[in-house]
Amino acid sequence: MKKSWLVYGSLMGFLMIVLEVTHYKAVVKDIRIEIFGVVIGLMFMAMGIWLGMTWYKKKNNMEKYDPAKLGLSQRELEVLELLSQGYSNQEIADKLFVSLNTIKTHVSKIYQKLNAKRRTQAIQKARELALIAPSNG
Amino acid sequence: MKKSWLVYGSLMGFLMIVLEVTHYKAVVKDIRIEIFGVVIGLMFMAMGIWLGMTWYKKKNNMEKYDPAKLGLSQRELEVLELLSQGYSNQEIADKLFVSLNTIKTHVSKIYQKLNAKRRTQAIQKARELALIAPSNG
DNA sequence: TGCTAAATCACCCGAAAGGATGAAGGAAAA
DNA sequence: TTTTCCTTCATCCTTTCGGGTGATTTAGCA
Repeated sequence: MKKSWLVYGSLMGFLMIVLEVTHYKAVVKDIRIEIFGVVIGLMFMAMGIWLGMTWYKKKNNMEKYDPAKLGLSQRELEVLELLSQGYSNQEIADKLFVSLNTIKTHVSKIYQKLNAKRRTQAIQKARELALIAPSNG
Repeated sequence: MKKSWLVYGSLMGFLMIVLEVTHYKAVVKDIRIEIFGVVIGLMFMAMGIWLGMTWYKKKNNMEKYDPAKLGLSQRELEVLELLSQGYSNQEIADKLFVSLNTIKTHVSKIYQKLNAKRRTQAIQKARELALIAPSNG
C-alpha cells in the first residue's frame, strides 16, 4: 500500500510542476482555460481510476482467496479458466497482456496444485472441483 | 462378416484336432474327463464371448451412428472420451491396445470434424455438443 | 465386383507444451 | 523488519502434439 501512495504522491507533484511551468512560461497561453481544466480533470480521473482498480483488485483477490480452491491464486484461476476454454498458452498470454513465459509458470503451478500432468488433466480435475465456470457439460 | 465365420471355423477345426491328438496319444489319459470337459467348455465359452462382443460392437456401432454426433465414428468417440478425461495419446493407445500412431490419426480426424485446433478446444466443443459423458462440470 | 468408409500403422517435421531452475519487485503478514 | 506469497520473466532441455502423407485390411454398399 505504501507503494501506491508513493506513486500517487509523485504523480500529484509532477502535475503541480506541469501546472506551474505551463502557467508561468505561457507556453499554452492561447489555450482556453476551459480546455486546460478539462485536461487536468482527465488526468486526475485517470489516476483515480487506476487507484480504484488497484484497490478493488486487491480486495477482490482477498475475498476470492478460498481454501476450497486448493490454494490457487486469483491469477492462476484466471489462467485455468482460459485454459479450460481451449486457448493455447500464447493466446492466454495475449489475452492477459503478459509474456508466454509467465503463463507457462502459472500453468506449471496450477499443475502442481491440482496434481495434474497435462492441461487436459487439469481441466478434468478443475471440473470435478468446480474451480472453473460450469459450461455445457 | 465372412471373416468372422472364417475365424470361428478355424478355431473349431483347431479344437477338433487338439481333441483328437489329446485323445489318441493318451497324453492326458490321467486327466479326469470332467476337467477335460470343463476346459473344452471354457474354450467354447471364450469363443462365444468373442463372437458376441464382435457382433454387438458392430450393431452398437451402427446404432450409435448419429448425425448429431457430427460424423464421429464409434472409435473416434471412444478416443474423444478418453481424451477429455485427461489421458495422453500414449495412454489412450495403451488402454485401447493400439499403437500411438493410430491414436494420433483418430485425434487428427476428431479435430477436423470438430473444427478444433487443440485437444483442449476439442474437449470444449465436445462438451457443448454433449458428445462426451457429462461429468462434474 | 468395384467403391467407400473405418480402423490400423508408419514416417517426417515443426509447433506447443512441460520440467527445472533462477531471479526480481511488490505487498501482506509475522 | 524479516519472511512469505504473488506475479512477472527468463533460459535450457525434453516430451508431447499436431499436420501432412501414404499404405493396408476389413466390411458394407451399390
